[in-house]
Amino acid sequence: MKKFKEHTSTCPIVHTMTYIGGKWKPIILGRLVNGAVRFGKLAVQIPDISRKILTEQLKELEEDGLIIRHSYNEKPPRVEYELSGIGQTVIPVLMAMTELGAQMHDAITKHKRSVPGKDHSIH
Amino acid sequence: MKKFKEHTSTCPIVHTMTYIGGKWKPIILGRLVNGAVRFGKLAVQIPDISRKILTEQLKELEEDGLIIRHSYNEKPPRVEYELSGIGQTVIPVLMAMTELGAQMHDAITKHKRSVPGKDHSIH
DNA sequence: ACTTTTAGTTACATAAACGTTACTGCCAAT
DNA sequence: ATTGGCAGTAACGTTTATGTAACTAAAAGT
Repeated sequence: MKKFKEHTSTCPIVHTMTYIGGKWKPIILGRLVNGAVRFGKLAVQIPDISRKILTEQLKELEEDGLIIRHSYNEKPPRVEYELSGIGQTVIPVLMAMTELGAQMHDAITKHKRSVPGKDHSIH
Repeated sequence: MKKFKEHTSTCPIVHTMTYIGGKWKPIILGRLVNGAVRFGKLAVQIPDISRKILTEQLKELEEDGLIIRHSYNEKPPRVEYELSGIGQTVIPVLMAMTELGAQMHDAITKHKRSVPGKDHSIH
């Protein structure tokens, strides 16, 4: 997420985007709504994210205070992530996004069939 | 928004992010919930977006069927954008984001004061 | 001794996203 | 004749975001 210029943005949506605006953040947070999840399990549940990016995004979410990292000193290591109090406040947004995504994909696919874009395929 | 790999994502949040996941899209859509707005007015209300990016984002939203572009053949030209039927379904997400942003910013600012990150300033 | 497991990190590379500046066409007003 | 307003577009450059592959530690299992 390219950062917004700081100064005087009064738009609440800008604030929201500042903290959960990354490509993966809402998806990661969505995995945590039902309680703590370990790193490896997140990586499996979100197959298309690389471990490096997952690490980075988790670190940012932790720095912003949206999630809490629990590192158990075991071998092999065990690390769990869970929503913090602030993180819980994001749940309504995640719920709305979940609700929306279920409907929208079908609707837009239908729309694009009736109003097709440029065709880039080779004949 | 870097695109997701297509194939078999069943996560609804991924679908949502595919369509409104850009830095500016939720902000633009938020400006349209109260009815059609012309291009120039959008540019003023979202001061930090360049006209080029605004144009691009509007075009993508139109191609996805989330907004409708009305071009009135006048001189000087007048172009208005409004939410489509599909676009209306995004409103709950925008409302949740608006609600969230209002609270979250204060909470996170407070959090960061108590758990400061690395200090990059020069003393 | 060797492999496995977990949660990463490091180095490197590419692709999107985003931005700036300058430019267009057309009519009306000055 | 020149200027101003509107809604862009074109060319170009920068910056993030994201990706891949290889590597680490330390204990337990075989």
